[in-house]
Amino acid sequence: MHLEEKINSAAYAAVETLYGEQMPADRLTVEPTRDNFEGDLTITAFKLARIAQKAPPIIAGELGEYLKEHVAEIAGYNVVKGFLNLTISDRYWLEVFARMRQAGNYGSAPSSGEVRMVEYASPNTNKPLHVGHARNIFLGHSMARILEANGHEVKKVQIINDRGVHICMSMLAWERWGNGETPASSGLKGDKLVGNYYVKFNREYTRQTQLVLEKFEAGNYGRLNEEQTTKAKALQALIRNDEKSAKDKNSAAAALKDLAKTQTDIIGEAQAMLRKWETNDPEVRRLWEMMNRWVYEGFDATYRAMGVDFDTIYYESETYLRGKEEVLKGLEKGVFYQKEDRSVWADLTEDGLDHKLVLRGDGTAVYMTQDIGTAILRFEENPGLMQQIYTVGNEQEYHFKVLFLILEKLGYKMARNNYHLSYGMVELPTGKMKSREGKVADADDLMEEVKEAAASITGTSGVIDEIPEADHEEIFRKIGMGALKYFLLKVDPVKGMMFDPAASVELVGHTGPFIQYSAARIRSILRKYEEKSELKPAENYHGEVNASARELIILLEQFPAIIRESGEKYTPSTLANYAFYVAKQYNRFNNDNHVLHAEIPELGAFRAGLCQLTLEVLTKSLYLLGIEVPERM
RNA sequence: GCCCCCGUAGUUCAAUGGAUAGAAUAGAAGUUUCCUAAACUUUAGAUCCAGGUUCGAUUCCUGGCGGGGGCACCA
Repeated sequence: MHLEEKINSAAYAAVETLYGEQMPADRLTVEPTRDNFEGDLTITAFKLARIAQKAPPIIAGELGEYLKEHVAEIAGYNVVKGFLNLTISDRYWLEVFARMRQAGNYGSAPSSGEVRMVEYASPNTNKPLHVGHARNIFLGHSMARILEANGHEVKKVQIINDRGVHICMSMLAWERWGNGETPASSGLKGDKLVGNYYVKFNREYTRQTQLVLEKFEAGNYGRLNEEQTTKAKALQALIRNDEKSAKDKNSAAAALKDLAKTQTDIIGEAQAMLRKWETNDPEVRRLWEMMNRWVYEGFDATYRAMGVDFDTIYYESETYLRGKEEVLKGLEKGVFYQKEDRSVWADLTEDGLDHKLVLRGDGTAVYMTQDIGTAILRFEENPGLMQQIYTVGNEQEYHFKVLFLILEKLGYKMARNNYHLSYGMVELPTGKMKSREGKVADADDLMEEVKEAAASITGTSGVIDEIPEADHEEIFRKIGMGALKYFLLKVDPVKGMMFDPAASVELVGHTGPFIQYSAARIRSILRKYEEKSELKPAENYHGEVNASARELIILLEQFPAIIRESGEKYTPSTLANYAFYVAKQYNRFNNDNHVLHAEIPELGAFRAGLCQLTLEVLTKSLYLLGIEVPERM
């Protein structure tokens, strides 16, 4: 039994004995004492004031006296206002320490027998990966590992958005301006090459849109039908009306621009290409397969560099038809309804949501259609799957709320457990990223930059000279990735974040490399300890535990709870911050507790044991964040 | 217009309703005859505003203000 529980039940008994009253089960809490107060554990007595009919400080004193007598581990106590601070005996902390060391796989929970799925990455195939994807990928990958540590069996998946008009944009541009360029001929990574054509397409698209807008301005509405023309004129009037707010004007301008876009030749050609794709036109399909293959090869290289992988990859081109089937089945069952124009809708007004289109009037799939198909396929393919976790940006919150509800209505009760691991946008100091304009922090470039930063800093330290040249590259990579991953994972996912490239390659302060460095130093100490010492780590020590060692032990004891919390809240950031506190506390301990020059051998052994345990916790924490620890750095 | 999320030191981030709101960085001042100074120590600096609930509110509720996002037969 944990000491907290033991103290808790003793406190209940105390209240009954002292005040003759039973109290509700959740009335008392035993928590770690704040740093700046003396003591290890704290009970708040304010809540007992009514029951005891006394002032909180008096209650705290009486409670403290009782607990000190009845709980052997309590060595003393002090009272500040209504707070009862308990000091726990060194012997107890040494027992805790021994227990942690003996636990196999310390921190992890036993198997839950549950299967969960985490989806992440899920890029479009027409643009290279940027820092926003990096946040997504690191989050999902880390979450998968954290759930595993919580005892679940985890399947890592991604869905690749490989069909639709946006793919045709790159294809069309390549056909028109590519001159047969290939990754081999140009030396470009496949995803970069395809991305270039997406940018080229959009450049032309923007140009043509501008021309259409100019025609609108001149009163020439071209192919617009009567309804559209009326709408366009109304928007133009609104934009010219000086009584309207700037915000209204901007949105009117955006609406007019959208209208103009539909009138460009180039988008018409892209849509024609999509129709050919849907009817399996061999030439279009060949081009599509070739360009997609280039992209996949490029993505795979990026994933390898990131150190992430997947158990299963789904392609929308293979699941969207399944989605259509499911929608039609749902229509038969009465889950959906059909409008006159044959479009199919879900009525979610009973659940406080809106009406939602699930199939177009012409029978083609929308985003929702595909997601329904994919989700159902996954439940079928994975018997026992009890949860699907989608790592997707927070702009999709409404979409997933609707998706989960629809799945439930279709009879997939497990969808109730589904979770949208939503995260805020990554912003650059220079402003928003726009992939259509090619203004992004490219993921491959970033990884290269952090590696170079790691190399230049590490190169100046003396340690690197003792390491064989051949291993340098690998060490720089680990450090660079540690910096980048930690930078993106330490922030609570729900928050939008500022990505400052200069800060992300920083190796000091609240960073991944700081933690890695602490671990590397422990390794170095332990190597030397094992050479020199006759005692095994932690052997035969029963003496005092000084303040910095005690605080370290208390922190390490929280590890299993932190893993649990991180999993329950779906936030690697909790774990990331914890790892930093551990490293920080270790460094304090390290500063005034010598291992190799200890006062007596047993004390050295104790400290070496504490080093070992700290290393274990740090290494595992970083592992759960997807970060590796170099042997030396 | 309706809906969702976020507002904490100069900046980037923390804080199950608890005590004197933590870090990092930038600023000031220190610590290497001793295990990796990518470290450690000291110092200065913040809860958007107004109400409410509570013994106690950064946290919960209401209303403002500021920032982001969503309300498509786009994905």
